[in-house]
Amino acid sequence: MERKVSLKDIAQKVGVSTALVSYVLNNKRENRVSKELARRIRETAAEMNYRTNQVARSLKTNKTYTIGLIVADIANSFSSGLARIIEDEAEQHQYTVIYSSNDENAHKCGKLIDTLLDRKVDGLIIAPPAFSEHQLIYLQQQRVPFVLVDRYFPDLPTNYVALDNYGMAFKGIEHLIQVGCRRIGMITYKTELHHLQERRRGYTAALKKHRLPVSKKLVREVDIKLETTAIENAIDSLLSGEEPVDGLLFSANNIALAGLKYISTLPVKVPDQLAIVSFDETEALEFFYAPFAYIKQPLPEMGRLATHLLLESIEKGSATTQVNLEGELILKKPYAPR
Amino acid sequence: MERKVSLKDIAQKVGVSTALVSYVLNNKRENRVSKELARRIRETAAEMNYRTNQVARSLKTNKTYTIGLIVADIANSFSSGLARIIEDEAEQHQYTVIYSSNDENAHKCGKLIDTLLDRKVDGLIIAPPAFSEHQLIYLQQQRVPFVLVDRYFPDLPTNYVALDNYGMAFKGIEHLIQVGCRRIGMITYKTELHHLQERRRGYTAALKKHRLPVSKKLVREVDIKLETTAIENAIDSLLSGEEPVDGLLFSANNIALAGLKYISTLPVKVPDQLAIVSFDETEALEFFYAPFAYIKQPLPEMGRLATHLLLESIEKGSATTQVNLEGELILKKPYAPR
DNA sequence: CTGAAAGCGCTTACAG
DNA sequence: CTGAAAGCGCTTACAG
Repeated sequence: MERKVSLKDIAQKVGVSTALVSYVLNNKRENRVSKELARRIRETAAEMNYRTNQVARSLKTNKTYTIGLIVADIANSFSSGLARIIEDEAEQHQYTVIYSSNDENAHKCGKLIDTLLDRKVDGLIIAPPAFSEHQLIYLQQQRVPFVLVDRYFPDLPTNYVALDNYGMAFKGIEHLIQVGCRRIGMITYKTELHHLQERRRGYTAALKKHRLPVSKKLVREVDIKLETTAIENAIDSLLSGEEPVDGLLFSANNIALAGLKYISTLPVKVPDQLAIVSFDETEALEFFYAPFAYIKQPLPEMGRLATHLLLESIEKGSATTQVNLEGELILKKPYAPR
Repeated sequence: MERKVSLKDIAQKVGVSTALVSYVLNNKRENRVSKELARRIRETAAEMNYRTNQVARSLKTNKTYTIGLIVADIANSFSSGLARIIEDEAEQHQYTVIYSSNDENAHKCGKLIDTLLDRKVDGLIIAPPAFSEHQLIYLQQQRVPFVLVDRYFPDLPTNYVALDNYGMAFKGIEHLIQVGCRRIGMITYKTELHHLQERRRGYTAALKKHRLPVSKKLVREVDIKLETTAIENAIDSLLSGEEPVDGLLFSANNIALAGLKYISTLPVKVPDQLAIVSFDETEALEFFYAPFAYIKQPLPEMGRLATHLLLESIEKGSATTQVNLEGELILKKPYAPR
């Protein structure tokens, strides 16, 4: 690349010290210099196409105006939707964002955190994978500002912005009950992740409230590395036997995608024989043949709030804030051929 | 944040110069120092949890190991899919990536470029919007390494990795002809973007080759800001009149999504009365009720190649490379209810 | 061969 | 009030 012009170049041309140029261009100590001189400095800087070297500034000020974003997988629409909101919000405050994907792997997440800290990001927004508590504790010890999104650990007093997972699962199940389901199953990830536990807790609580059968057999857990066949098997077994389920809750968008794909090949009729509610929205479900319901997460609010909390924490070192947002239960009508 | 330990701290503890510590930790000039001393330095660094400050290193070395990625919209699955590949590829080479979305706006793209250059990224991967030629020319003048993806400007001798848009459109149309279409329309964006012009050129050439009607009326252009109603109107008018189309090419995933959504509400039968081929794949089409075809872009290859070319350009300042990759015509069977 | 100094491009506390 | 120096944390060319 071409050598860029520096403060020194401008200073020499105008015949002042680099310090003065810095003051003028940063609009600091304006009273130190005559309007005329300030004008000449600004003019020269513009003529020479001066742009401040943020790396040098960062080294001195110990501030990079960069935030690190760690999601599960940027290629997933949930993550990339969030990333877009955060980008826009950060940009408004002159922050730039570095992203990376942890693949639901705590070890990888730790390495990403190290890399981002080496690059001196001012703070982090993280959707933490299971078993990453110690990385977060480390961040707290180092007093690195960060806020969690989507997931959090109930025992860790960290900033977070997540869904009201318990409440939304409860609402989803009550919807199924209301449309007539009496035996409701759930397919979820086999994981310690608290937000998914909460969804399960909401599922169970709603069933209990309405005195419907609660049983371990009704809840099927699949590996978070998502094996399609595991989901298909889970559906098969829930739908077979003497008492097949007539309602089903999918606890995440990837499960819903694979599940609905499979269900659409089965003879079972949605929603008459099987009513469905799923967490997260995804374009993929746009064309599913039958009506079903999903719990829409308030992504814009989640992203914006997370960014705000982070910037506040960076700039003021504010207290811990924990937010569980309400989602929306959407009743999706099919785009059916006529 | 906590004050981090610096080379100086290690140097003091061990009783050597910071220079020596730097040499040892970077495995340079290994012969300058006894194995024993090197071991002690490394040990002390580990004990003190030393991590090198990349900002300081960057200022000195004029290298950030960061690449800037500018896409149309990171929330779009095409962009985020590409972003994921690039992330992985970059990570393997110790590079980190800053992303931003240009919203198909050349002015915004220019501002993003400035921001990224101020932060001294080592190079850029850009999916350029229409009318952004001058920003690219500026990059060339500044000798900033960059490679374009997805789009490019035929008159600008830049690195790029894109699809063989002409060839794939040609192939798509020949497919429609082969399944019996005789009057084939196209819905595309109203834009100067060369890659879309190429798709149109391929469409026309295939029709001509097979002596099928070519007419301006058969091609409908909608604004790239995507108004759903514009697409619906285009479809209405192509399907109405004395000679409705029996085949249709959608030139981008967003058009296909809106188009198929609308078509699924119409009485027209896909594929018997109307056969469809679309550019790009998107999960959204997973559940469309009827068979149709789409042109799958080789995202992994595109992302990997773009990253390789960029790193090569950064490290060796290599010659200009331009690649048009072949895609794949996929015949999609519906997941139909039985 | 090796140690100590210079310098990357900024910002700002401090001396005069 | 204002100018010139120190220093952020590194790397590496250079003097001895």
